[in-house]
Amino acid sequence: MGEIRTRAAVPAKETAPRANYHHGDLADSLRSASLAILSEVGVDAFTLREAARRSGVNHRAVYRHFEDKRALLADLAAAGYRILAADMQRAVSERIGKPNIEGLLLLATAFLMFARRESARYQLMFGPRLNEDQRFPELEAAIDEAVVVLGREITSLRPDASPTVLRDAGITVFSAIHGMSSLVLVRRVKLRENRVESYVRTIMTPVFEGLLVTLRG
Amino acid sequence: MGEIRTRAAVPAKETAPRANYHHGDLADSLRSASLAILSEVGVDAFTLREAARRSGVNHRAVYRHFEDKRALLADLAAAGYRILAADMQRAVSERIGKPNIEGLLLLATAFLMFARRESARYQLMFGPRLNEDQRFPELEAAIDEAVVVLGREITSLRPDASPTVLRDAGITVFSAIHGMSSLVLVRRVKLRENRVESYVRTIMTPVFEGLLVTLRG
DNA sequence: ACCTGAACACCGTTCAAGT
DNA sequence: ACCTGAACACCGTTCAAGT
Repeated sequence: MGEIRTRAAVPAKETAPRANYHHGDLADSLRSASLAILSEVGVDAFTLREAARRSGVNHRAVYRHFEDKRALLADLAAAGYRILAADMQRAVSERIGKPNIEGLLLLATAFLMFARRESARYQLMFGPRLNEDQRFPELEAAIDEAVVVLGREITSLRPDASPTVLRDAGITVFSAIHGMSSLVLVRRVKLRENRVESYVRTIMTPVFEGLLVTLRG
Repeated sequence: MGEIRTRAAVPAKETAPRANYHHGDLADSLRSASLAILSEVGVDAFTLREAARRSGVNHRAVYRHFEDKRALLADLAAAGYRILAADMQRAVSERIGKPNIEGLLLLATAFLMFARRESARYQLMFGPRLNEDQRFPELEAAIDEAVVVLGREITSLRPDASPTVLRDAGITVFSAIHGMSSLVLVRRVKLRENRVESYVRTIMTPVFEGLLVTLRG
């Protein structure tokens, strides 16, 4: 795969059986190639043609699996939200029996760790408005998965609060966590791997404490 | 300006004096054309050539004023930070004599209003890492202008707090405000113009109250 | 000093095949 | 069904002029 074929005159038939077909899951190969490209050069410099090249197929083959470039990116973003939701879910399930701020801190830590680990995807998920024209319902659904995990955690703090209050609290938390992660990604804040947990605690505790007062006050 | 010139054979000389030069400030014309394009089609679809076209010059003329495409975008982003700093400064100066949460609420409101009004620029400012490789010190300086305004407001809440504590508080506030604005821009939260102020109050009050406790506790 | 023209090496996407 | 080839209308950027 990925051989460079010269333009020089070449017999019409090759001796070895040609591997024209990408035997295997081309869609998935394109996905992982795309993620690699994204983390190497960023969203702006990402190209469909390079993803195809790395998967060893003609660039037109991409269109057999994805409607267009945005569809491919939306697919990656949607998968990202699903991973994020799972990460957050796993994190909060470690605090069973302590329905307090610790759950939100675990969730926020999982969020920031995801943003760092999958920074290429994160850029996609929270950057350009991929779904502006409401294509990609699958993306919308994946976002909701993540929002639900957050919502449950907040509800656990004050199960009898009104939907409006809980919704606003969700926005407060989501804003703070996403903002924090975003600043780290843009490198306005430098942060070593082993300091993530204490960083999240320092930055987010005031937010969560304040929220608790608002919710219970 | 902006005439379409056909490729048809044409006398070497035209009768009217040719307006080859963009008499006026081409750099500035490019800036405003670029902003218009950005708000029409977004960062991803922005092209230098279109900016040149709208300014009535050959696309090569751009390079006389900006080193390359990123330099033009960085210039717009830097100007954005300066406007943002001024907006926030104007907002907080309205609360003279009340060194409390109200100042931060005014600042946050100014921030969100800027994000809505200058959404094209905002995307640039907080989106792709224009300054990753530390080109554009001018951009860095403009960012600092904005950060300083925020820092002063936080310091006023607790002037004798340690630099570390104040810095962390700054990150908390910046995270929350930027996250909130970002969610509104991506339209995860719909918000009517006349509801901005009360929205900011609802979403940010828990954060600022919590911070006050942390700072003063 | 300021701008143009032609050229290069790319893009995403469409149309019309090939196996 | 799945992939290729050639073509189209674009890009950003470079080089070498033009006035």
